[in-house]
Amino acid sequence: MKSADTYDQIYSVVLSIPVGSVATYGQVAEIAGLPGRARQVGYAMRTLPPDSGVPWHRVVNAAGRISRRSDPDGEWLQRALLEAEGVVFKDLDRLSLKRYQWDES
DNA sequence: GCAGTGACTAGTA
DNA sequence: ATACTAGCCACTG
Repeated sequence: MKSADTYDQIYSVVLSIPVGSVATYGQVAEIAGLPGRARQVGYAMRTLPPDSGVPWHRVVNAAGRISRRSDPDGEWLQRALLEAEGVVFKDLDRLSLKRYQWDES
């Protein structure tokens, strides 16, 4: 295994999130083999090109909210994409849907 | 190589 | 409920 696959691992995990479900940065990091490195997951999303095909909008913070980014427009964009996937929001920010359980069985 | 920065999280006040 | 702090570690200058 090459260490350079770290980002690919993160992308792979995000790609495995089913439609209508969301996961937290910490959860994605843990599954990707990077426990405690939630920040790196966020950084990987940031460096992610728009045409990568990775559903980055399905990744939210531990509070179930959309994290602030350098570009404030990204917040509404993520919410719009999630709503397009069928995810419902409660108070303009809070996710009404439960996080994906990631049950491997 | 060091210092600053950050799409995070958990704890404390 | 919000605000601040500390820990975490990769990327940039």
